[in-house]
Amino acid sequence: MNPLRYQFHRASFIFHNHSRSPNFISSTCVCMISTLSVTNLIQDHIRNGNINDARQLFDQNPTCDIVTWNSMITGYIKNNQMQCAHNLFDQMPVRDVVSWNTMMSGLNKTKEPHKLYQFFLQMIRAGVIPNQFTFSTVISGFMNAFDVLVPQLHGLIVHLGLHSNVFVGSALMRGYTRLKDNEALHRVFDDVVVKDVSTWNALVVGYMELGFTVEAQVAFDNMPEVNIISWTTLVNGYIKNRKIDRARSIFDNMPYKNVVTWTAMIKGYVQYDNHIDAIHLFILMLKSGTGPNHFTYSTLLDACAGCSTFLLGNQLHSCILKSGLDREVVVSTALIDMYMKCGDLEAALYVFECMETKNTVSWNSVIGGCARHGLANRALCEFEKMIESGAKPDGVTYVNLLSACMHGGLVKEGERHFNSMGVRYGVKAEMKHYSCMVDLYGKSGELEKAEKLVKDMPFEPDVGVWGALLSACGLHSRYELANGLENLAHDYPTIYSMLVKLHGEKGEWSRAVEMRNKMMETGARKQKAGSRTD
DNA sequence: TTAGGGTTAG
Repeated sequence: MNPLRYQFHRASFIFHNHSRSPNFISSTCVCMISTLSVTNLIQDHIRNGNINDARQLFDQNPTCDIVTWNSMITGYIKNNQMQCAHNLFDQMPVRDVVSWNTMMSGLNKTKEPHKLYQFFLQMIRAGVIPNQFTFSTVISGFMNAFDVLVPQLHGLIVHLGLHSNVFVGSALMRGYTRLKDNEALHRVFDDVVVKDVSTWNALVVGYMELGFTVEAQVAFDNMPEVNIISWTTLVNGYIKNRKIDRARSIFDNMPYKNVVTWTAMIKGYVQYDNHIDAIHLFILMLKSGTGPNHFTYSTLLDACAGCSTFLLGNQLHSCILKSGLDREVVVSTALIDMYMKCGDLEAALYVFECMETKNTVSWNSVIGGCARHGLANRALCEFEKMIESGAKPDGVTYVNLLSACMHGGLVKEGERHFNSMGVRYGVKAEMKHYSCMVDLYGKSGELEKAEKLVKDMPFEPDVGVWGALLSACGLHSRYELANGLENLAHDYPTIYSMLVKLHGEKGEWSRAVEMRNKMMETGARKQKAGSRTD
């Protein structure tokens, strides 16, 4: 701690523990007035975004009170300087509930649920009583990582009498939605005494997420007031529940629309592979005078990738460059994916090279694109560069990498990466990774290794894994192994289809017909052909 | 001095 600041706090301590003479009180009043004006000045600097000026004033005034300390921390958080906020928090001689809440709101903003959890525990251990601000921040920050704590926090909230707070209520409703607890969702809604539009929106979101579209619509119809977020929530809810026509009908009849609403509806079409309607709607959006943002462009590029419309994708690229939105990592990544899927590898790699900041998803797009274009060694090379850049690989990186090895017949490389993914990077091998490895072994003729891997898998293989093994049997005429898989076909009727093909290839027509009949008995149908299976 | 809703890429 700054020595001057330390001396002030020591003096302050002595003052509070001794009898106060009139002169001392009078000088303290002057001190308080000046502290107040310094606090106001510091807060003004923060409001105006002058964090350095605020800090300078703060350092020059060792008499700053806890409100000023908290304001400085808020300033750093608003300025995205979490480390500075943390340093100041550590230096505080005394911390109150606001100090803790402010730090936790910063950790919520930077999406660090584990650190947030540690802060919350430390705060409780320090004997600080959480308030309504604490719970609304903590519940929101725990989302996804510690959903299981929601009912426990709810208990604490009721104990402290904070359950009727409108912010706490909204946070709890979202927590219970995550936990798929419809009853608790409604109970919390009822507990909020003075509901606002956000409370009602949280109810509509909750019902929609849980699949109760009728209840969501009733809630929407009963809302005392609706805003554009309520409308967008409703449209989005119907999209998530696969009621795209209903969503469109509401969308068309909305009293007002903005870029978020348009993007949500466009995304709805893309989500269900209706790329043409998505593009038509985008044109209507432009005609309406609403300008696209980076969310819209990413969605549209996904539509272009979905139906391989290189021309439109290329035109969108020009618009993106004009708007300066190419600096958005999501937009650039969507561009890479679009070019890769439209067959222009060069353009994809060029966009990638131009990117100032790359994240795991961007690297995955390039590695996956190279793999799909048959450039196995390039994919492996990009992976090495990814590691050198400090980006952390995830499950998708390894699916792409193993798939590159599979296309290139690189068994040794595939084995090396498969064996090191958990140890080196903490990426747990999932079904899709086993599926890739079985495919890799299978296509390379190493059926024994493929079979052993399937037997040693830590979970039950799915139809993808069995399918990979079976197709390898066909490729390398290993009929005895394929026949051994027949007993699995009852659970995975697709296997019958593969066995029909296999026996047909071998000329065993009676067995082929037998498999076909069994397939018909199970009601299995041949999958409709298509370039996308997701 | 501290808190909450709708749209994005692999």
